[in-house]
Amino acid sequence: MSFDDQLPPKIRLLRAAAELLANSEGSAVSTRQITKLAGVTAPTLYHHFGDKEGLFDAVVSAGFEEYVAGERDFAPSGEPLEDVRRMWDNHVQFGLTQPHLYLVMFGNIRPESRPAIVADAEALLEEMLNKAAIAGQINVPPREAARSILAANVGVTLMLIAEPVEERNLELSTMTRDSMIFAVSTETARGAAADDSGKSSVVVAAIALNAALQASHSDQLSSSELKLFLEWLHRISSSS
Amino acid sequence: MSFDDQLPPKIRLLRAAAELLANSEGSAVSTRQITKLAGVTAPTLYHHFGDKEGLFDAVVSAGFEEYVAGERDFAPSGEPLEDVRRMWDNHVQFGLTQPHLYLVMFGNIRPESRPAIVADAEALLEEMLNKAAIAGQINVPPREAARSILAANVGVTLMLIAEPVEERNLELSTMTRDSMIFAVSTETARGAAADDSGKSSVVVAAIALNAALQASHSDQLSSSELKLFLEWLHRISSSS
DNA sequence: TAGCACCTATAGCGTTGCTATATGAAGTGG
DNA sequence: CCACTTCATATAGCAACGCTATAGGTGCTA
Repeated sequence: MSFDDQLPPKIRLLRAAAELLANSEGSAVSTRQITKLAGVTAPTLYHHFGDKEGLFDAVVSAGFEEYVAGERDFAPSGEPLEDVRRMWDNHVQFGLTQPHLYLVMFGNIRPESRPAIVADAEALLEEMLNKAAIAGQINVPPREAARSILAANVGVTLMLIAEPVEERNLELSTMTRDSMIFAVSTETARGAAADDSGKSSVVVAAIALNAALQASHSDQLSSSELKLFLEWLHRISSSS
Repeated sequence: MSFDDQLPPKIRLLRAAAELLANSEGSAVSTRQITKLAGVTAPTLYHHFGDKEGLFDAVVSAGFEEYVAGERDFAPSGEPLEDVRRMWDNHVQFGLTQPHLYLVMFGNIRPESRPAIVADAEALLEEMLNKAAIAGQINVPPREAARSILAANVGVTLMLIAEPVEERNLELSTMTRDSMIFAVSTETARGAAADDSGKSSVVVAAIALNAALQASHSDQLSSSELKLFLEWLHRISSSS
């Protein structure tokens, strides 16, 4: 019944919930199962976690630490987009090795209530994409790119989880991954910024933007705005 | 209470379930609600549909007809990939206008049991992509392309459903859609992009500069200047 | 020792999906 | 016309669910 009588109930609840979530094959996990395995009664659960979802969120946070650790642990390769690729793979891997945990984290969709985890995963991706943006490697704002890539990543992972194990084809993942990354990347040498992507900085980007703006009159700013904008740009680009 | 006393109970149950699914805002739909609205008692439901999921499946079959009708109805434009684009949009639209029905169809993920609907939707997409393949417009086998695109499509739709209505940004959809379609297509849209490479490089440079500025707090501009500068930058970088 | 905050248990509420059993209606063969 | 089966619906209730009002126990500080 109760396992680990030494530990405080809060932790026993967390472990029991995690264990049941990991081992439950398909069927749902009830609070009674959890409290019984933890050797605790119902009110204890609600005292510590508010409600069932609160407990699951807490379990997920722990699982998410693991997930994030996987996302962060590998040393940055210096190639941000390569790192994004690895984050994608890590995401899928996490979903396939811990499908039930993953489903609680990402699969528990209801209208107008998105899992707290999604925002975190999005932030992680955005952070990495920001590096790519600084290096002039993407042609979309990092936030939008992150949202888009994450949506596809989740979609692929859910698809793979839903498939029978023997039919799972990871090529679905790699293909979709590369499609998404390629689509937001400047990889195929489009602009000046992409040329000196290696040594990018505020200055390089400013110079590139300066050149690009003067080459093609953007109609996003009025002429007076543009004048001031260019002056600031000049100030920034001549700062080194 | 009971609505439509004339019709046979089986149909009343279907209609009641469909109506409740469509109107229930967030919360789950219980068999008691359904049977009450249908003016029928519980055993009737189980006699006709086996269990709750059987009833939902039946409702979904009907909803799916509607969905498929939407997918098929527009005349082929002669541009298969354009049709794929419309199928994507139709898919998202269906998900957003009937979120609960959609969640029953696509969101009810459990390990190794995929909703029957997914296979049908995949087949529909594949059919269209096959036309594109015949026209030499894609560089990936239609089946794999369909799976990949559908996964992203579902992921995006689930993301959008999970977001608060006022925050929903359909650009997430169009962006992901175009990324996926472009990635499988042989169309050299990148070359086409090079035509207005001036604007395009402005956007790239602006995105890079934006990211770089926020990463390294440049002291070349005062905070008020920087604020305005960033706003202009945003305006430029979010111009299509 | 008194008081207080924190933690846990007893017991039970209301709701859920589902069913054992019985009743009514409709057709069929003698 | 009457049994007899078959189908469809209702009565009543079970076990499990998430959750909670209330109270008792525990350890700390005054």
